[in-house]
Amino acid sequence: MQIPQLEPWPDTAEEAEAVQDRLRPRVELSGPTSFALVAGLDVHYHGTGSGGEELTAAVVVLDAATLDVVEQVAVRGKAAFPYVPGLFAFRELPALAEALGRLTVTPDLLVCDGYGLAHPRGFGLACHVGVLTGLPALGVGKTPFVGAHEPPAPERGAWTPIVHDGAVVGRALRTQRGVKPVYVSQGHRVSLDTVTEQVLRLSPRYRLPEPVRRADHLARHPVP
DNA sequence: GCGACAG
DNA sequence: ATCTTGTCGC
Repeated sequence: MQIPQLEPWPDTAEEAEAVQDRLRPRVELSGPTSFALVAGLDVHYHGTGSGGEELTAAVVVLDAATLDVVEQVAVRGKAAFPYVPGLFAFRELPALAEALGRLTVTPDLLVCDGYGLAHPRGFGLACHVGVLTGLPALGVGKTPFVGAHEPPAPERGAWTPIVHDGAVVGRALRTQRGVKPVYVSQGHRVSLDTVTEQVLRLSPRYRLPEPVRRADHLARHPVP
């Protein structure tokens, strides 16, 4: 698929935050409610410990109806920014963009490993990827980040709102009975209800949605 | 002011 | 994210 040119990459936290603030108004909070092709995005780090620079970015496209793999791409690269909570996207975006660019099909929804609107400046990785590609995107986090929430009921499908600065920015969603919830939020061109519905539908068996699990596996075990 | 802080 | 064994459960 075709992806827009990445702008000059920020060198400092101040520049990165300015980019987020400038792109933030481009986020759209409504859009399609069904999707034929769904892509999972993930990055695996390998190299120098906590200062690890080497990474592998993976994108796996699934048929949303059957959850069969349609196409997968893995690319090696380097982290493009130091790890700073809230500026996470600047680490992996270049590598993810290159992987997306090598796809021969265009996904209808991007499922990102991280947050979207539930972010200190309301512009997490899922928003950033969505705005850059113009595609609907959502974020799935494994641990709480910003905001407050109550634990959802133990049954699959139960959820509670995540409230930050007086606004609902996401949901803690139970994808499997008795298993820790995941934290979902809008990225781009999707409603929060659609985000919830899609993540639940894409997680028939495990805690994390199938596209993200597939991408995680590919990033860890690329086929040379 | 201090601590906490997606991956 | 990663460093790491065994253990419990399906």
